[in-house]
Amino acid sequence: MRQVAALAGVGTKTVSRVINGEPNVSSAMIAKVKQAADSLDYQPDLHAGNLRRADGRTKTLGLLVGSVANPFYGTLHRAVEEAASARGIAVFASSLDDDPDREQGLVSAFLQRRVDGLILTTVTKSQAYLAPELRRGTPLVFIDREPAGIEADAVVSDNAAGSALATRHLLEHGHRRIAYLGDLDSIQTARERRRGFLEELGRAGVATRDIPVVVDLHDEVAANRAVLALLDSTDPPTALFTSQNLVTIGAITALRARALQNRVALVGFDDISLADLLTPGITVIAQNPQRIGELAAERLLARLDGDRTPTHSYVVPTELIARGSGEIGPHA
Amino acid sequence: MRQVAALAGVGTKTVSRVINGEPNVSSAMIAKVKQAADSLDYQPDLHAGNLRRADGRTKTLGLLVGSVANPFYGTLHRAVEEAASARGIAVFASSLDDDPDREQGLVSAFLQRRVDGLILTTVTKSQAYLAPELRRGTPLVFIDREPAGIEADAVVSDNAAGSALATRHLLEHGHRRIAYLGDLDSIQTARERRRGFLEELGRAGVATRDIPVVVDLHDEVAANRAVLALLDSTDPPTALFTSQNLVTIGAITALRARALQNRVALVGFDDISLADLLTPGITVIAQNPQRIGELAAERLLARLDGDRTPTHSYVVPTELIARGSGEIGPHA
DNA sequence: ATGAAAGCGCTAACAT
DNA sequence: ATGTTAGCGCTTTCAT
Repeated sequence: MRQVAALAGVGTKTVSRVINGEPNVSSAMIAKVKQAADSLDYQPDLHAGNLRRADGRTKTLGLLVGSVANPFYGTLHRAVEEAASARGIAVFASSLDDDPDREQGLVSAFLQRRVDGLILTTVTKSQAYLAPELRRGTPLVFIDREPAGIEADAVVSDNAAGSALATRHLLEHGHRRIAYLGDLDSIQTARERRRGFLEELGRAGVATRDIPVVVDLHDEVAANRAVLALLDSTDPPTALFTSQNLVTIGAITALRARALQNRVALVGFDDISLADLLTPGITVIAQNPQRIGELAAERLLARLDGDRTPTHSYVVPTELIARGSGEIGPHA
Repeated sequence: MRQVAALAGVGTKTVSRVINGEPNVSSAMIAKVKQAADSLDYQPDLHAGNLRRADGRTKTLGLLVGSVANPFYGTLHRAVEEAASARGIAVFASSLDDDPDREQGLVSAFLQRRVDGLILTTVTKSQAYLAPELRRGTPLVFIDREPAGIEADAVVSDNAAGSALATRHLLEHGHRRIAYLGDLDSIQTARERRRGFLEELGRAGVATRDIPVVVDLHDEVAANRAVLALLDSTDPPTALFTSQNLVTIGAITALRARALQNRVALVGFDDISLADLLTPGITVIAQNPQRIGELAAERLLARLDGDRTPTHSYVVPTELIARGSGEIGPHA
């Protein structure tokens, strides 16, 4: 900046004014400074400025998700980016991989880079460690799972209601013997989905005692194995409800292995790509990652703009998409 | 930092030494400072330090891709993140959306945040605008497409060879009338893929004159329409080669609309998820986004470590995955 | 082994 | 409308 000032023959503050588009600069000055800046390929240092600037904003925000390679989070990331870039805010994105230590390390790494705010899913038991930062005024918006040990905004899917919807759908198609296949019970959203399933059965007056409920399925292979065991049992279910993407895929391959894909109904939580091109098409409870990202970004930006209303958990509705597999009857 | 120093009753430089783990500090001092830092929830400001620090590294890098919502780039992003986080480097990620202005804006935004380096796909005609930055010592690694108007490292897929491979595969299964369905001809990789296709036909002595070559298909709908037109023509192709994901999907829906999915062969460039669960399974030329990300990060880090060897374009091989659709014969 | 002073690139506050 | 001085939070250099 000093070089630009020297070349243009002006004071550094004038350069600063031109760069930041502040008022009260003559157009001759503006032209002179801009030309000098261009010829030196000058790039202002945002962080140096923020050191002294009143609001201290870095125009940067951190996003912590399960994995940036997961299309669900990719879509969410995109929505956040969209809202952020409209305000000149850049986005750091990192993957947690269900590792609580990694979560803390990444949060710390972002804070050291002075992000203006954080949008994060969380895998730690408690997020109380974030309380000091929250008090300091850094806005936090939790996504996917609600925070524990701390009060902050959250944007989550309607897990229990979505599961209930899926369950009702299968009940309405005549099923009574519906198996539940769930993810790790240590995951809050997984428990919510199971709760929605069981409560809906209760409302319908179906005894849950004999209902097969398998949990702690975290990958395709485990899901495949669990479904095969169910199908091969003496009293196999007439319908399956799978609580997560990979479990759904494992179920599909298991059904096909027994040539039952057109005889046993299947509804999966979370949409899978090309589900409509499979035979049968896979009926799912679709989440809305784009909306989650949008809302989270909107809340974060509002907080940055001074919104001091009480924290709130926003629930984004899920949607049942019927494609065939969920509409198979019990006597097919 | 001053507060920490005051609370611990030491000089600021001692705090700095403790925080950065520099040698020559007594363990009593270390304990005292750490405790003071903890009790104040002190987070060092990385950027303030970098202002004066000799190497001026922000431990931050920028990644520019087509869209973070695209699973291909999600996987690539993940690989970059993996390599970066191992060295304490955070990653900015942004989406270009084929918008050259956006590219320049994002590059500038990253540079103002003083990223240590940039990994980027590019949609501008020339990247000469990056030359000053490159001279300044900021390492640049181009991915997906090679740079123009500037000399820098690049990591790309073997587009032409992959296309040739697909073409040979179809030729070997007896096809002579193979239609090519390509993306926008303004995209370098799209042209490369078409070149590979035509050259392989040439090598096989197949006259390309009567081969249907449709380009500028950028989405599923356009691809669907183009394939339907081909199938309905007087001399329909016995095989299709689609040069991109969305085009492949458009082709699948078109084949199904005419109930020809088991009679007309199909090979797609770029893998699509669940391709193996479709009927028939979709044969593809799979790229290796993980390897591209890994290599790009590796090169960038090497440059940061002082590697001054001449720039090079690394070519990541593609792979044919046979799943059924590409093995249909011409007389099915 | 520890600390004081200067300065990184910039903006705030106050001149002029 | 423009320039000057101080200082943001840190690291460097140089003393002690």
